[in-house]
Amino acid sequence: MSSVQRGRPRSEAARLAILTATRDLVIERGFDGLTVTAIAERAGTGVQTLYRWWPDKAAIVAECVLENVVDIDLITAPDTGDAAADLRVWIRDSYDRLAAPPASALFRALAVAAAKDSRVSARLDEQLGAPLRSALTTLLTRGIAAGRVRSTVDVDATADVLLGAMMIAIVAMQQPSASRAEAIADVILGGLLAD
Amino acid sequence: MSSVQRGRPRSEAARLAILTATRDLVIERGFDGLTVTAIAERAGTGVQTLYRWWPDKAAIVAECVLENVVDIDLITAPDTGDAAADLRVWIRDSYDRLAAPPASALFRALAVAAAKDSRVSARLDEQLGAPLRSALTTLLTRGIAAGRVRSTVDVDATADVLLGAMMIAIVAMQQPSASRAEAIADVILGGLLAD
Amino acid sequence: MSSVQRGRPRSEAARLAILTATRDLVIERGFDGLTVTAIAERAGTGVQTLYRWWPDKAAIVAECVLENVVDIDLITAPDTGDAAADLRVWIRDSYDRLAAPPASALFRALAVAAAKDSRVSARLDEQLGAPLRSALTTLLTRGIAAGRVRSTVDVDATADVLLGAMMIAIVAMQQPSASRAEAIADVILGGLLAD
Amino acid sequence: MSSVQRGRPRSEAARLAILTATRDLVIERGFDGLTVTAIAERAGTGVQTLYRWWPDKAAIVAECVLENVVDIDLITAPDTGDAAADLRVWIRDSYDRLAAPPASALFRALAVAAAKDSRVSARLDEQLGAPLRSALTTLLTRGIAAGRVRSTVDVDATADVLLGAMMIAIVAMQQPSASRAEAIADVILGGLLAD
DNA sequence: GGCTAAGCGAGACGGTACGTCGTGTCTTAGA
DNA sequence: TCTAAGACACGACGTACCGTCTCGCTTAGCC
Repeated sequence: MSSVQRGRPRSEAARLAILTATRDLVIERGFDGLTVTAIAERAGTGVQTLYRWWPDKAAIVAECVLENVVDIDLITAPDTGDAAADLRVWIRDSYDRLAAPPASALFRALAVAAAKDSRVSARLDEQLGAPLRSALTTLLTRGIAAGRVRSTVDVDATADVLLGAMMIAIVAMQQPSASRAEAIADVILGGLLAD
Repeated sequence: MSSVQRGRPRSEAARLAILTATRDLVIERGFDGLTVTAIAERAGTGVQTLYRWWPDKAAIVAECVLENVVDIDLITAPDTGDAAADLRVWIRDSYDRLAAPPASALFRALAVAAAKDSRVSARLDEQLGAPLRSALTTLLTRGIAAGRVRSTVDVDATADVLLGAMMIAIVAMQQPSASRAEAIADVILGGLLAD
Repeated sequence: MSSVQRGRPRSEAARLAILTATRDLVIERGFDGLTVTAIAERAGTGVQTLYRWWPDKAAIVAECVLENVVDIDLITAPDTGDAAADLRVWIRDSYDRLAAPPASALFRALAVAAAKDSRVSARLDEQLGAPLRSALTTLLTRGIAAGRVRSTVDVDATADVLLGAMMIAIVAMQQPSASRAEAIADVILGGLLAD
Repeated sequence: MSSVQRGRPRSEAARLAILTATRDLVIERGFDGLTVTAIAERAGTGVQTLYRWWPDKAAIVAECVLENVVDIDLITAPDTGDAAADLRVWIRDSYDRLAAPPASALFRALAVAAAKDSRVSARLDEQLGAPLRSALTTLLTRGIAAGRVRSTVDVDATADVLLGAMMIAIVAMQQPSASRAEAIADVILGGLLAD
């Protein structure tokens, strides 16, 4: 299918240097303080190398963040046998890891990029939203089978609520605390209504 | 204290034209496609008139959006006597009005502005977050009194969850549907766990 | 005819600073070592101000050189009564002043610009060639009337020969010497053929 | 002394293709519109092959032009017995062939290359200037011997005047005409002064 | 009516980032 | 060892936008 390899191959070193530089600069200065020239300088590459492989700054940030955040495979659901506890733990862990520094700074930049650029938005959904929904589906299915979770629950709506809670913490630059994580898990798990 | 009014008074017509032009342009092109020059041109004013009354572009967008979005006094909580129904209706309405076009486009721009300017962020919290929290507090207090809402509910966490759900819809540029609004209200009200 | 003056008027200071900076930089580094950014920096202006008033680097150099070179109104023909002597003096003077530093460096840059850009070439002809031809016409006409100059002489061809001799000295970066100026005047005045 | 020839031999086809492509592109687009990548593409070679055999773009242009222009052995002086006529014919011919298209475009590019690169400048003098001066010396010497040329004539000054006249035509992108060639020959041969 | 003060539309200004282009070097696979 | 292909570092280019400035003019209150 693929024709023979011709010409100098893409430099993996440059690719990594660019993503690393982007990560550091995003943490230091945020998405708007970020400059393609600054990325290239810190990465020790030319600007053109950035534009050869990514269409713009937003795409670099998207790739950088989604690689760094999602690599911490916090997405996989625990399975201790207690479906309700698994759910609570997973919600709390996801919240903690996404909403706490330094991931929060990266995620904040990604949110800005997504708000500006619908391609980033789509990619965010594919590479973060989808895995989260998938893990959540697993947990909810398991919980429903065990009779611990309401069978009428809507997975997508739940994922929105969960991701949204994180996003608010991240965008508002709240210091995430254990109690806030707990409270959010409480709300999502237990709802507002009395039994 | 304030000296007598001297010189030519501020043109209210210009002020309105600027805010209107900003709203239209934000909807057409988003925060990043927005240009101070374009605002001035469409409003039929000079650029300086913008900077005489607002510190920068973000502030104009903030004022424009918060006036347009919040003035639709969707914040006030309904009071039909049925606390649980009031809560559900209010959640659904808030979601619909903030997350659906054209408000979603305005709100998305505001989110970007807030992410890059902490003054906008503070103002967003004061003029949108606080009223929402306040209305939610009213509704929850009323619900707890009526025994329909769990007394252990955390208002701030709930507000985060609710606002976050909207934010996700806005940033992800989802087309919000009635069923999604309903599902989100379900999750927030009922939680995930079986009774 | 001209409508009322609107908006901030063009800054004459900036214009002069740009032309001065260009002149200095051309002398220092030549046409190719010249950078629009460097011009702007030394002039203390923004790059955009250059592009607002000139289409490109070549045009700036053209204006700068033609203002600096032609202002030295060496173009005016002397009139001592002795037409042949006037002609010789004028040829030698023109050669000396155009081919000697620092004018030679400016003129060399202009030659490069003209070779690259036909608009500069046209302008060079209008603003330097034409006045030279005009002065030469005066001198030749006077000389013919006095019976000192051949009546069949072609002014344009003579101007080409004269300007060309200068240009060669300039482009080849010859050190112009009095004897070379004299020799060239000899050739042009006396021709090659024996009487 | 020289070791045995090892490895793949230099491709003469590539060399010719490069020079041909350069010539065509110079005529089409001039020195500045010329791109090493474009040369390589049209020649069907890689860029590196250019840089393996020439130090830079200017050198390629120099070689290309000096091969194409000078090979047309217009330099050799005619010898019909009539020294004055020989001189006139040679001046006219030299002017025509150097200043008329397509040679003028090539020569114009060479002038630009020479202005930015002293090696090209030196090579231009060696490969074009020197032969011209040499031919001129022959003609003048012959003419002086025949009593047709003034014995006080300065060869270098004459060469400057002649080359300069061409240069002006080339740089000013004049359409050279037969009458202009004639007129220039007249000026150089006869001078301005009346007998 | 004249005077002073401030707002207004227009648009030039200094500055910064962008994304593109061209040069000359480099690193592949293959001849 | 040369070749075509093409990625690379570097750096100039010309454009876009921001927020400031300077014009002439307008609109008010006060003498």
